[in-house]
Amino acid sequence: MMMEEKLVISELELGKDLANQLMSNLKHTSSSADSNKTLISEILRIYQNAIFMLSLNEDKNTLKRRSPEIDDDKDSKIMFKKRKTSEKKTEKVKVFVATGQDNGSIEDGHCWRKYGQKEIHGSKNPRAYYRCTHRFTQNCVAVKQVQKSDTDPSVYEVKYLGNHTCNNNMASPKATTTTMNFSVSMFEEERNRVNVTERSEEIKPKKSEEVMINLEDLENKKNIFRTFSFPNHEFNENGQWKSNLFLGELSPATSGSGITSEIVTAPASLENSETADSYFSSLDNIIDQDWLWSAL
DNA sequence: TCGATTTGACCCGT
DNA sequence: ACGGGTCAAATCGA
Repeated sequence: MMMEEKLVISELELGKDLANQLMSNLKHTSSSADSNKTLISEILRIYQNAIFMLSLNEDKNTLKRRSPEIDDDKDSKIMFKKRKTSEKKTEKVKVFVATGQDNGSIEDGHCWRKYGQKEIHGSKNPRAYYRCTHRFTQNCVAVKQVQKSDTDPSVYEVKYLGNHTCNNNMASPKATTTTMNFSVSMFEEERNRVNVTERSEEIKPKKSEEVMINLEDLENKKNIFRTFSFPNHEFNENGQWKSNLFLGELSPATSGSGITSEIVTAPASLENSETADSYFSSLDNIIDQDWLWSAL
């Protein structure tokens, strides 16, 4: 294992410990909000570091692109047109898992159009390929891949590649509910599958909702993002949440550039999201600190 | 009728 | 040669 990978694992382990500590705090309502915010900030910093290390590592392995289209018709069959090889900017892959619908069309606030499906060697279930509906109208390069988990049919693994550059996000749901379900996964898909399975037993899928806080530095091409998971918690009037669970999963967000805060529903119906929104905008304030970006 | 999905072939990296 | 990603004609369905 490379040194960088060890460092990243070390950072992530630390983040996990802090998340557990935060969960413990949340179980005891006596702990102060400031203490919780400090923990959140620390967790963010740790993940920031880990992602930064990985992005450095990624830069070493520059992605190879497909070569530009060449017009040679020498051996192409007449019945098929030449394949267009568009330049694609594929950024770091984001992976998260979702539960619920059988068709795998996980609602994430964007319009997707399926353009392919493939049987994957070694997998029982095929992988479906989706691109943003606004790919041609707005040159949006966002792409996602959805594959049903082999181990748990109720779990879908979703990979996001590229970022949405379109302006056609579906309207944020009217929220009100307080049940939130959020997952993060960057490098531990297997573990996440387990976590989601466990969570799906504890939380009614119909009420699940994903809240994503996403930070990305596109200019630096680091595609850095932050996400949090606050499953099964409730927000009170002060914008603090009352939580009984914190599963400590990660889930990459689906879109956006720069700093974004986004609510995406998996099968959910919400009313009254103001408290949640205000909470997360306060989180943005925490996140949007100079120290956070100083490492970049 | 037209947009979305399906599906087999093509392209490319390993 | 093989596997994964994408294309695009055919098909579906609202």
